[in-house]
Order: sequence, then structure tokens, then C-alpha cells
Amino acid sequence: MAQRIRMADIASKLGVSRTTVSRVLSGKSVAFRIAPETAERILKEAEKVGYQPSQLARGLRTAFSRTLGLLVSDISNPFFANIAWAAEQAAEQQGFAVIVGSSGEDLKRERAYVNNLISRGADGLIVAPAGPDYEHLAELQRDGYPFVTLDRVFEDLDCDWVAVDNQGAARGLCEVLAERGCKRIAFLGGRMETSTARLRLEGYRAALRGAGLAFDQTRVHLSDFSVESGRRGAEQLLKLPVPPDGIFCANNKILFGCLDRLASAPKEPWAALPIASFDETPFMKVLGRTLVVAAQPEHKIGARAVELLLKRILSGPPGSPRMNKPYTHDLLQTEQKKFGF
Amino acid sequence: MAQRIRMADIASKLGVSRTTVSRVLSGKSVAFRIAPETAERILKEAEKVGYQPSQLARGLRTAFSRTLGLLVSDISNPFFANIAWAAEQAAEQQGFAVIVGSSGEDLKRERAYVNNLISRGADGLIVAPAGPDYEHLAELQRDGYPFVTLDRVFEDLDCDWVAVDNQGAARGLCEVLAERGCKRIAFLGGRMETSTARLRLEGYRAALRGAGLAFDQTRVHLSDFSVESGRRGAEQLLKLPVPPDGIFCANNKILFGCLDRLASAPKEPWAALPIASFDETPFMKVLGRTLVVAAQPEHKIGARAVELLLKRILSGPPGSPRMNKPYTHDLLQTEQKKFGF
DNA sequence: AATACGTGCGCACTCGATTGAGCATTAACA
DNA sequence: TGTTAATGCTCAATCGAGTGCGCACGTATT
Repeated sequence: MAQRIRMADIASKLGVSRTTVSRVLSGKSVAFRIAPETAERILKEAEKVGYQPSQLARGLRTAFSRTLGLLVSDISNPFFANIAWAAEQAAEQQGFAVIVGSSGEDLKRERAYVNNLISRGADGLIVAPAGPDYEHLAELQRDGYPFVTLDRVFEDLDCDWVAVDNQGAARGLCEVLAERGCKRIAFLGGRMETSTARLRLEGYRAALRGAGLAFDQTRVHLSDFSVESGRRGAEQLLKLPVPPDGIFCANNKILFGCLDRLASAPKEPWAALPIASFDETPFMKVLGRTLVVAAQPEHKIGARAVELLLKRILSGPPGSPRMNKPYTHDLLQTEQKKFGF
Repeated sequence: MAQRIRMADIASKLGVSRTTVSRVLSGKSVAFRIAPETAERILKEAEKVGYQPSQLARGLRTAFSRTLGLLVSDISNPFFANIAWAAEQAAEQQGFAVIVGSSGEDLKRERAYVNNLISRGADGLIVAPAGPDYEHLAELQRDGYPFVTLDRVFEDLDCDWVAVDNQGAARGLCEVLAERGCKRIAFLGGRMETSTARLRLEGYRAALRGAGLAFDQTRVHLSDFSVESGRRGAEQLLKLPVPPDGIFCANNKILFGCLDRLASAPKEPWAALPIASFDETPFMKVLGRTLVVAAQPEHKIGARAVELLLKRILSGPPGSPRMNKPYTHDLLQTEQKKFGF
């Protein structure tokens, strides 16, 4: 163990009590009228021996561990990885650490993780819930336990959340395709248990309506947010008697699967098909395809989620007033980026 | 707080002592000859009220928190994100949670994080060290504190590590370019404080020697593992009187920066320049460039690191025998993948 | 009847920190 | 000189779990 020096060691070495050491080291020496010289001696010694308080002990005693839980579906997805990065940075600035978990879009795993994180003393949770059920979150809320949802939203659960304007962004993307002359825009969607997927579909339909285009079920593929889903979606499109003249991909993974499948398709008309997608990835710039994407502000999402969570955590003594404050719903905007237009 | 039920609650409700509850719930009812019916009653009740032991309390008492620390330079880099995903899955399977931290290649931050993670009771650390200093790690080792380094290695520090054969893979990549007829291969390298960057340069030089090609300093750009570094590297190449006829990029970020810069360069000869790079990313398949990459087995790296770490953590009582076992050096192979060849 | 042993479980201490209550000592005041 | 107050610090309980030691009871043995 590298965890050696305890308060008691400092106390006995200096001939004072642990109490005094504790008070000095937590900056309460004035409030408790510790003699400045005593305080100084303690600070010096703590510095000298490199004292690091045990967050475990502190957390146990104070019911406040300076730890946050971050629960996403898949930390290896760049979208969530970027969020995790931002969240970790923001948390670290306030002296909080982040424990990450990947639910794999599995509600059972999500519930297990929530319990696990709580038993580890997490002071609050940031969750991208798998859905469709959210009873476990509602229960947290009833207990006054702080959490923020991310990316996904439940209509019937009023809580802090951070998400982008999925419907508006999706609509905007499709409108770009429509303006470009696309009449038969296909939709490759994600996991419909998430608000994200549903709202993107809504946006797509709204854009069609706005442009006076027909909605055609055969051009719609709904599955999950995976590469495989994108491949299968493209597969379905390739079989259509009348090919689409534009494709909307609901996220980065679907986009990739779609592109991957199209790459081995006959050149015409697939090679030049304009595509719209959520999520920006670096290679889009050099992809040589006509592409319009809604870049999500992952950094802002992660940072904002931590901000909201910490506000609730730090607002007064656990359990009472923080429930009464109104919840913040943070609808961020995406940035539309065009490549090869 | 959602953390309500304690052992004491179960104990008093059932009219037994906390001791008995503790023993039953930790599976020692037989060893301590608890009556089967008593044990049964306790298990039933614990199940019924959804008892979750406080890992904080348990960790404090047992000096074993079932938590690992993962410290990388940048969790938003897909390479590390994939590792994090694998590590988290592997850890979770054994009931361990993972706290992640990003050092940003800053040694000071790295040291601070190491202390922080230890004070949070992490049972072991997985670190992609920023280098060049590793005294803080050597100290951990002297204390018998378990850790594994990842991706990067220190020649003078014998400890558990997991990395790929950077030199061999880099050599292999350059050989592919050489076989293709490239005579003037450029090298865009990364942070030379890391073994990773140094070994990749070594491999490049070895390949040049092997192919009888001259090493030309003007075609070498050494900076850090960033997009900006790749851009600047490409910038440097664009200014050369005699352009390179092949480029080696030391990682995914450098590759992207390089491609990005080249995209706005005159078509000839840059557009068709074959490129070699470490790290695979999905879009390579559909990039339409001549590209050969060393795909790193991130999944295996993360899983293996956790495996090594847990082996040491779980091997007997903290502090004694685990130091004596020989350290494992795990040199994994990359997979060479060609696109547009 | 006295000793011995097995069974089933509880007491009380511990981990390392925080915290309300309280106790000497000296100074200030009537 | 006695009372009060400010100063500077300590005592001991506490958070929730884990654990060495030992106690009471019943049965078997001599």
C-alpha cells in the first residue's frame, strides 16, 4: 500500500490530537481557533510527509465521496468518449473523480450499474439511459439522489438533463438534402427505445412534410445505433426497385456501416449519393463524399452535465433542499457541417 | 441518499447480531457454523430489501475497494477509448469498477492523479505514462502497490506491462511502402518522451536500412501525438523541394492532421501518395486512399492489462508475495491492414 | 456429578476520517 | 478575590462493515 500516513501519525508526531489535525487540514483552523503556529506546524508536517487523506474514510464519515458515476451505453463510441473526456475534466477541476460504466444499451446492466455506483458512494450520476424503462431513475429522484440524464430524455420524467435538439437538427439535415433536390431520402434509424432515435425520426418526417415529399416505409430502416444496423439498412436500400437519392444516418456508427456497405455496391447511383448524418468524425473532411452532418457539442454536453450535477450535489445538505429546486432542461444546438458540397 | 439499508437494519429486524449478518452475507455461514435456517432468513431479508453493502465501508475496513484506476493521456482518443471499454468490461466481470483519468501527457497531472486514485482506495492502477520520468511509478513498486503500464514502456523499470510490438509493426508498415516502390518515405512522429514514439521511429529507420534507403532528416517531423502535429508535419513536407513519395504517420491523430492538410494541397503528387499509419479507424475502408495501417488490438490490450493487474491484486494478502512474482511483459502483435492497394 | 466438547452466535475493537460537546488555562472585569 | 469569558485544544462517538476472541447452552463422556 502506498497509502501510509494517517492523520493520527501527524497528530502523534506533533503532540496534538487528531481533531486538531483534521480541523487544520480541512481549513477550519480559524473557525476553531487553532493557534496559527500550531496550524502552521501541522500544515508543514502534512506537506513534508505528503499526507493524502483517505477518501474512503472521509466518504464514509461525511457521506460525500467526491466521486461521480458516468453511465453510457458504450464508452468506445467517440460521441460518448468525448463526453467522458469533458466530464472528467470538469469533474477533476472540482476535485471529483469519475467512475465510468458501459451499459451496452442493456436495461438490466444499467440498473445493476446504478446500484453499484451508489454503493461505491458516488455523489451523483450522469446517465445516458437505455430505456424504455426509467423506474430506477424515478426512484433515485424520490430518494433525492442527484442525477442528470444525457443525450436521452424521458417525456414523463422531469429531471435535470442535457441533450441536443435532435428533432430540429434532423430536420435541418434532411432539409439540406431536400434543397439539393433529393426526393427519396432514406432513413437509417437507431434504437427506438431512446428519445434520441425517436426525435430524429420525427425531424426527418417533419422535413419531408415541409418539403412536400412522401414518407415511404420501404426507405426506412429502424434497428439500433450500431455499425451492423447501418450495414443492414444499406443492404435493404440496395434491394429497392427505386433507389433512394439521399440517405439519413441517425448516428456515427450507422453512418459507417452504411458507407461500408455502399462501398462494395455498384458505383451508380450509390457512389455519389448525398448523405446526412448525426455526429462528426475527423475523417469526414477527407472522405470525398457529399456529406452533411450535425456535429454534436460533446464537450459542452459533458461539461454541462457535470455542472448541473455538481450544482445539485453541492447545494446544501444532502436530502432536503436540492429536490425542491426546479430541474434544468438543457437543449443544446448542433452545428451543421457540410463536406463535399 | 439511496443508500439506506445497512447490515444493522437487517440484524435488528431479524433479532440477530450484525456479526452474524455480515458472516452470512459474505458467504462464511458454514465456516462460522451459522444455523442454516438463520442464514436462510438473513439471505431472504437481504434479498427482499435489496441490500447493497457500502463499498466505502468495506473498502475502509478491508483495504480492498474493488476499484481500479485507469490513467491515459486522453480518453477521447479512440485508441484509449477502446482500451477503456475493454478494461471496464473485464473489470466489471470481476466486480471491479474503473475510475478513469486523462493526464493530457502532463507528468504533473499524472502524478497528481496517481495520488488521487490511491487516496480513493484504488486497488491498482493501469497507466499509460506520459514520461519521461517514472519515479512515481518506481515508488509505487517499492511500496508493493500493483500497477500495469500500457502502451508505453520504460527500459529501466521492470514492471507488468502490455504493449504492441511498435518497432516491428512500424518496420512492417514502412516495408509495405518500400515494396510498393517508395524511395522517399517521410515520418511524422509523436511525443518522443514515450517509448511508443521512439520505437516507431526505430522501426522506420530499420525498414529504411533494410530497403537500402537513405534516412533524410528533412522528411522527419517529430512533435506529439496530435492532429496539429500531423498538420504541421504535412506542412513541412509540402515545402520540400523534392516531395516524399510515401508518408508514415505515427498514430491516428497525426494521420488525420496529415490528411487534412494534404486535402488542401495541389493534387499532384499528394493526392495519390500512399500512407502508412498506426491505428485503425472505421472510415479508412471508405476513404479511397492508398493506406496501410497497423491495427492495434485495443480490446486485447485493455483486457490483458486488467487481467495482469487483477492477478497481482488478488494474489494473496496485500504487501508481501505479490512483489516477488516475476513481472509480465506482454508484447502483442498488431494486424496489418491495407486499403486501396 | 464433573469435565469435555460441539454448536450457534454476540461483544467489542478496528479501518481513517469528521464533529458536537466539553475541559483546562489565562485574561478581563466587577 | 471571585465571576465570567475568551482561547486553544481534546474526548469520544460516529459512518458501515469485518473479525479475533469468547460465552452460553446442550449433549456426550468418564
